[in-house]
Amino acid sequence: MTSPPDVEQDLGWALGTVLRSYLRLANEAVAGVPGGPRGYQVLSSAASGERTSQLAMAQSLGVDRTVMTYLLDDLEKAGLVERKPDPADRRARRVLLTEAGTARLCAAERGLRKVEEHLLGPLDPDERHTLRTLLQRVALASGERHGTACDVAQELEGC
Amino acid sequence: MTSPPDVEQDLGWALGTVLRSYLRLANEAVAGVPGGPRGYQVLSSAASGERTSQLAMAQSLGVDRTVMTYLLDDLEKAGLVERKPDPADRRARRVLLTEAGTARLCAAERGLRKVEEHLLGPLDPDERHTLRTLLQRVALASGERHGTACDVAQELEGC
DNA sequence: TATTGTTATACTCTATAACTATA
DNA sequence: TATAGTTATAGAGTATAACAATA
Repeated sequence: MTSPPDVEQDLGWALGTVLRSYLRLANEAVAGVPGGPRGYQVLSSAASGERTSQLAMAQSLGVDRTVMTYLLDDLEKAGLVERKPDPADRRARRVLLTEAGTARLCAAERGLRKVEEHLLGPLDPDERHTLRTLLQRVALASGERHGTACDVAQELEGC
Repeated sequence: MTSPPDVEQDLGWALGTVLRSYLRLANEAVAGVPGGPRGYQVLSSAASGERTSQLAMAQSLGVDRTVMTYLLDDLEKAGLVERKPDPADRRARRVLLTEAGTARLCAAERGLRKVEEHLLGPLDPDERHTLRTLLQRVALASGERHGTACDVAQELEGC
């Protein structure tokens, strides 16, 4: 006799539940960063110094390019980022962190580290590291396979 | 020299990225279930036969009780669920799956299993099981700590 | 008085399309 | 012709409040 497939066995349920809890805490932790957790991600992405065009950042963060405009408007108004023309392509703009932006990013990172550790509280240190690593691997791989959804759709038609 | 804290090191980024990929595929896999992946979760939750009041289901699924009304309206219109008065508490309603609802749930589950395996493709079988288990443990624990957000907020003020 | 469920309203978030300036 | 970015509009999704029925 097989146990009834509970919702809690569902990967989508687990992902959604954990992300909801994370966002509830993260919103407090990054208070002061316009755009909340996503504004933080923009800062973090810009801090790398590579792929800092608005479009590249939008794609890596999974948001529409129009949303990126709004996010950057607010971050720029708050003095956390600057938009400078790219000398190599004058259509594009390079997003640079200001000094205040760097400081705010560091503060947000400290807060988020605590949130993450609190969220992963039920796991021991080894398990936390394992979860982080596995999740990151899946995330990185799924980002590289944006175009293969059709293949899966075909595969699914047989269900 | 420490490596710059990339966005991809962020747990929130990984969770969001994986969930986005999951939803993109899951929407196709559960086509035909009103409400998409969340309609499926309602069916799955109702199938357990326990905690099938609308409020209890809404809470376990992390949606507002008003949203549950809309979801059930559509599922009932499609003939997948029935709302029966709870004899023990005539304010509440028990959500029951119809025969068609059970069949649709099974079909959706088969599709979602394939989606999950495709998503976890970059991991070997042991790692897939580990990720599922760890994520589920975190999800179950975070659901039990809904009330402790304030404690964390206080803890975070020192950041 | 508190709780379950419904409805109506408003708000936020996101997606679409049209526009500019460059390439 | 195609691309980066902006703007305006509309749409989906969500939250808020008020209500009826019951505890």
